[in-house]
Amino acid sequence: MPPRTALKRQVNRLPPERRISDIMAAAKEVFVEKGYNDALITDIALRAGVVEGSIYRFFANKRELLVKVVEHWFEEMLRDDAEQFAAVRGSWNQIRFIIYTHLTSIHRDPALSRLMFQEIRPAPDYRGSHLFELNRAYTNRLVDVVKAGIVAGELRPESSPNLVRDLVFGCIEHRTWAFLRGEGDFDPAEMADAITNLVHHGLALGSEPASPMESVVARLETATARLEAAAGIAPTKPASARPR
Amino acid sequence: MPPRTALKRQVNRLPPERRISDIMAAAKEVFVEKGYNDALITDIALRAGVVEGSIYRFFANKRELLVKVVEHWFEEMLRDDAEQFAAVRGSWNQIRFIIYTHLTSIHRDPALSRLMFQEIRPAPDYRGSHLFELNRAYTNRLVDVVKAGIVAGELRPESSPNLVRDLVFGCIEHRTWAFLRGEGDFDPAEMADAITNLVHHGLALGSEPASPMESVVARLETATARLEAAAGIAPTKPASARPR
DNA sequence: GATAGTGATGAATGGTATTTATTAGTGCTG
DNA sequence: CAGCACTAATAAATACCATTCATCACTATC
Repeated sequence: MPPRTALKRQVNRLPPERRISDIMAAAKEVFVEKGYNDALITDIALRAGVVEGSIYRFFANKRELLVKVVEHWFEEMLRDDAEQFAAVRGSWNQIRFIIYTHLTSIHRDPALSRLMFQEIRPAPDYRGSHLFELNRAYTNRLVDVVKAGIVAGELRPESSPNLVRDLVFGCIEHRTWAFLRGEGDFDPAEMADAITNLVHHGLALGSEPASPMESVVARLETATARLEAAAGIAPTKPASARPR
Repeated sequence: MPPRTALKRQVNRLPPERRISDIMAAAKEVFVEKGYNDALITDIALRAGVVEGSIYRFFANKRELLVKVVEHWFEEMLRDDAEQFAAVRGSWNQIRFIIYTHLTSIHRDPALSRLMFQEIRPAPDYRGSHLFELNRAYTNRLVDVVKAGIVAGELRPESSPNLVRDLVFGCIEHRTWAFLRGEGDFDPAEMADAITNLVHHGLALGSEPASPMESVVARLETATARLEAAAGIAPTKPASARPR
């Protein structure tokens, strides 16, 4: 006589929102632990307390599940960052803040960052996806800062804000790949300072090394005009080559 | 009576090098057309004129085949670049050359570049692989240029050569992702100029777009001294502030 | 307390990398 | 040059998963 529980299948009904959030929580765990390819639907189902088939009631396929998980994480992150950012003043500080918070996200959630970089962004339908829009909003803060900095006369007007965006986010990614592969660690604050300084020096209109030169020029141009007039001589011809 | 050819299986023996290069050529084609995941061993075998099982005689698995294909491409590329690079002089030109050739490779072989960025580099065993060494050699040329530039007094001594490397290669990748996804096109020469200028301004102690300035200064300093002496007047005092 | 509607199940399906048992050339040896 | 051993090459078998589907069990409604 076989036990009834073995014959009768257990069914556990729950409101859809709950089911969805259970599945997403389980999926997040598994994706983080195993990466996209090695994550098994079976495993996700097990942890969510459902059976494989049930996942397909809420998500079209494994990839959509991944996208939803990453979207959720990203939205949360954006919410947290946005309010703090509003308080920061000055282009250097704002750039530094954006770099720092981005580095902090990567440092806190390396696996999710990786999924974003490796699985989501390269997909052919990425442009046109919600995550693309979210990410655009995220990175556009930097573009806006640069534009504002140019208008305010703090940053070089020739610098392309979009290129600066790629410079900053690309640099961050490139520099954190080793960490994302699980090799070693990094200090977000320290790295943020280094990157900000390097980038900012490429942007600064009147800071460190350019400004002394400019004031020298201003002084010399004035003096020359004054003296050439006073002496009544012809203007000095351009220097043929930089001496050295 | 069944025809004998249908019963007897065809076997075509070839020297191993030939087989290997046939398989690698076929694999390259398929990986480029379909990407890693959608590339089928069956398809590769078909195009190479062998049967699936034969591929496993020469390559441990699909991933090793991918790695070998990308390695081959990368080595070829390195050989081509190296000789040209040796002829370039001056840090701005050298940086520009490195950026330009890298952009050109991406522009010429987007699919292979993508495989490198998306499939190879994120792998946990990447560090320690031959491709890692090749890539290090490739990017180290930039590091060396920056170091040399600092020693020669052309570049700011505070700038970290390694950070500059990440800035440059990261920027290039970030900016070319849309192209790698098949969206639109870009002009390597134009982009190389833009990136080089942006980066170099963050590095330049006193060259390129700064260089006109330097020659002006040289001319003015000379003229001033000459004129002030001739006119017998006191040296002009430093400009108080930049007019604007 | 029957019944329609639907959430949930778990077994089946299909596709694909990888393994393996078998076969067909090839070159060596006596 | 016939037999033999060796190995390249084959094709079928295996294993592993995402995805689908026929069926079942709960719930609300009458």
